[in-house]
Amino acid sequence: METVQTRERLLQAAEKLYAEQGFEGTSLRDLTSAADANLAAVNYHFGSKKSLLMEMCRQRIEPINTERLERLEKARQAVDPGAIPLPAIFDAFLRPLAKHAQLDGQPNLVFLRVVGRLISESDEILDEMVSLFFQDMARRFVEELSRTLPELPPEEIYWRFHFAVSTMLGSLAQHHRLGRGPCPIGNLTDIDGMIDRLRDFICGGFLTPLMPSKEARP
Amino acid sequence: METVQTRERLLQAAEKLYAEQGFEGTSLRDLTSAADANLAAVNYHFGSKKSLLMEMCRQRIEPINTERLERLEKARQAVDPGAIPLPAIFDAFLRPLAKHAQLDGQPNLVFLRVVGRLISESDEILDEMVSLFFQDMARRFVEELSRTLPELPPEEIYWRFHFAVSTMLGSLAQHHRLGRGPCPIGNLTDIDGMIDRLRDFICGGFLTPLMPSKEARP
DNA sequence: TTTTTGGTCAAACGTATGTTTCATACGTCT
DNA sequence: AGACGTATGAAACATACGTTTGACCAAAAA
Repeated sequence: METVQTRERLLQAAEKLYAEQGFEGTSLRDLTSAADANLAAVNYHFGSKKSLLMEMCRQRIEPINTERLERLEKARQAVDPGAIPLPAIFDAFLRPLAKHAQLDGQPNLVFLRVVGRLISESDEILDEMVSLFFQDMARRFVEELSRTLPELPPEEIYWRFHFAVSTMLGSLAQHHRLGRGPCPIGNLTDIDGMIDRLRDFICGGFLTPLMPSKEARP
Repeated sequence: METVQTRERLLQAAEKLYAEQGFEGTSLRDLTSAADANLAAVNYHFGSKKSLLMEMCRQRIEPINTERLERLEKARQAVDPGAIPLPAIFDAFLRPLAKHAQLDGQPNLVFLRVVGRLISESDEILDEMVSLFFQDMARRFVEELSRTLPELPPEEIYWRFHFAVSTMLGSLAQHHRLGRGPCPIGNLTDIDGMIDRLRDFICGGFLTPLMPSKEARP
């Protein structure tokens, strides 16, 4: 049996620990212990702690984004030059998360938590990630959303897409908290079921009627 | 002119800096410099860095929660023993954020960002906050949601409330990012306008039809 | 065999952190 | 005036952090 390379073990440990404790909350000493590696290994293989994070995210996000765009393209061709149904757009956006949210072949949300965590840590890092991994793909989705909902002004599309992304990230980051407290939720590992619910919620939000909204504010 | 007490200056500086840099990203030296106070002042007045955070959040959150419950109670009495309209429930939940999101009398989202940031920092702290400031109030809202949407199974109510809270926190935490990138959004300081949009989006999500959802998954 | 290369290791470096200490000043009460 | 509780000040403390160093080792290249 081949021994897993140190580099790979570091990536795996990083994913697990960043999900549990956040980026800044995980020290290189924690990380290298968990990976059965020497403290210097991170800087040797990746150059810095931050580069390890970026590489780990890149390996996860790029396949997800590729599949997102493939699904969106397929949906486009199925209706061209018409409009893609809203649920299909968000299915393309959300479903790849489920497919790639795995650890050791098992459904696992740890990576999604990493992303959720990054939302509030170092703006500097997140800015870099947004422009590297998110911006171009998001533009394509906004384009299709505008075509599907031509009666919505662009600014309204942006707002709702912002809400949709926030819902996705926020609920994924807090998913582990769902079972606790007064809210018994059944199967937390049924990721596809969760994606179904998430997609339906977001579609509902997107289809909410455009209100004058000014007069009825209590 | 009265000199503001050190304790108050620390609370104000904490709110500002935690919003900008997060809790763990703000050192006591940053904080006490910004507050024109001695390094030892935080531990003298609050006991620890964490206690300062808790006290700052308490001062902000408690008035918000009080007003939330007042508004919900008023809405209840207006329809008793009927069901409160969904938008009124979420207006009670969201509108107080706008009223109390102020700094120096000006509309300001910094505190909301603090909460958003805490989502992904130290689980330990957030657990404490949830049970101190959130759990009881959330239960009341879930109760009214169930009464307004009796056809939705409880588990579905929990899921959607989870999504709703995630949308609120996620979009507030990332609000400052809205103007950037390819999505020009107009007035970022119109907090009431944002709350309107947020409420409408969440109501739309909550009212989404209950799907069998199993067969149509691509 | 000798040299080189890629990788691991223990140890140290420099810095930053939250917290504590102790001396000092200021006000209030006896 | 003197004693006392409250607050501030400069400095030190004890860790913890990311990073760097230089020795060591094994296998491939010369």
